[in-house]
Amino acid sequence: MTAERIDLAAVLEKTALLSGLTPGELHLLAARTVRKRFSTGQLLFSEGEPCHGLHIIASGKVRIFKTSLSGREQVLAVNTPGESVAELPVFDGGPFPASAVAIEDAEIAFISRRDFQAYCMEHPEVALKVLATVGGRLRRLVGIIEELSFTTIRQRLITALLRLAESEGKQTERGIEFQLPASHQELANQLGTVRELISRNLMRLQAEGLLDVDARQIVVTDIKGLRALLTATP
Amino acid sequence: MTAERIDLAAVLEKTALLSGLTPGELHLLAARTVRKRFSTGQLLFSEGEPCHGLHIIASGKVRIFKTSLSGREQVLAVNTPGESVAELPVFDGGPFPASAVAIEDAEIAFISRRDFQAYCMEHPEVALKVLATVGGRLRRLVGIIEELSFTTIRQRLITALLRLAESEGKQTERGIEFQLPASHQELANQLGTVRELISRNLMRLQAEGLLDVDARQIVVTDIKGLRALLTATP
DNA sequence: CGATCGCAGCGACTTTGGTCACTCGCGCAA
DNA sequence: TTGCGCGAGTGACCAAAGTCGCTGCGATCG
Repeated sequence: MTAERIDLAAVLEKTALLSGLTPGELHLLAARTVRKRFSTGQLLFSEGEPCHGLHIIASGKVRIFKTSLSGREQVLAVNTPGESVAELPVFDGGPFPASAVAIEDAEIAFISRRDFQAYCMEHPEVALKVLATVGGRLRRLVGIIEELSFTTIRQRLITALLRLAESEGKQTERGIEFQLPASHQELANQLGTVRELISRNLMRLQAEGLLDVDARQIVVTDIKGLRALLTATP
Repeated sequence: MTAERIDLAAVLEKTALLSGLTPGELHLLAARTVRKRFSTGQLLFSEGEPCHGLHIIASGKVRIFKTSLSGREQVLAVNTPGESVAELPVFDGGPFPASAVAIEDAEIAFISRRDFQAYCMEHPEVALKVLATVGGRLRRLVGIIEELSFTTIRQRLITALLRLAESEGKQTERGIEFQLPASHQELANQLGTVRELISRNLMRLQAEGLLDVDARQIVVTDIKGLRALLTATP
């Protein structure tokens, strides 16, 4: 039990939201924290449910998404350890605006609304940190809106590929190599489209000689050409 | 000069962000406030600029929007007196994520970042109010994302018409009458599309006998049928 | 009074996105 | 080994969105 508490304090310490607090303060907060476990595929909460507290990811990954009546999905964010989820309904008192699901087995530190609000009243600097965090979230949402309303799926895919090439790619003699981090279906959800279009557009890029596709293995052979497609308006 | 200060305090009092403060506190804040005037069409700020403070609308209307390279526009919000603009870059220190323009002559109360942040540190409850406000903004953005990725322009137009019918419509013997609040171009921007599609879809709805269009004058003759189109998936 | 300008209507066309329906290949368990 | 399920590739087809180019109307300004 004690071990668990200490562990939690370690997690809390690493969250951007709470960085800069003294160990004493962290323990105070950790004492009010409940640990929850979710296995892959399990829902943390669903859109429309009332929100009872703040979730902080200790381990695993969580996808935040909206679902349409027809079953289509739009991913709003994928959050990783140290990040918090659903900061805002904690404060405005409304229901969750989207659903959350664990896409890897996840441990979540949960702090009730009351406790966290009270804590913010006592520690205004935490409230400001929360504001900064929410700010980042808002920027990402605006980015999604920008993508959805100004770009084609082809461009979104290229952007995603470039991002992956930068973060995970390895330079080899054939070009920059990396693996797609998820199935085409998952990638499609994140780009707000369907599996087939991912397939087709990858094929098209391959036909244009910009990259080689072998199942999930991607080799970018002409990264400049790829970048050029983003600025031009073809 | 004094008159101006008092006037500002009155404005501040009405903003959701600051409601519940004592008159003394309001005057303190008003003393640190700069008043700015913008005429119709004038930019308050542009996307990417650094943010120096909080804008509170005293009068007029302000449109927040993103622009694409090709000149398309996507409206993120239209704000009216008593609302604040760009709360979040004030706190996360980043640049404005979007541009703002006055769509009616507007008076803006401006509070510098430093002053407002300091004020929030002293008055944590204001920080919580800001969080609640930002929460509302975030919800609206999620709503826009939902619209953009799940609905057709036709459905978005119908939603917009129903909203207008409810808020501004007058029941007459012909049906519910109201005027479009802006040009087709402006409406198109808000729905994330182009003028022609507004035109076409209005025509189509008229052909289907759900409403009558005469330039900007709209008469909804079959509001039930209109609503039905939203739930069905044609 | 005509010239000009901004807004709107509208038809023809292209592009993009999405659906359907299939096939293939791989891995795994019965 | 066989059968099954799942992810992936793909072609045919369709609907929605967007583009282009023109017409026409009404207000405003020389």
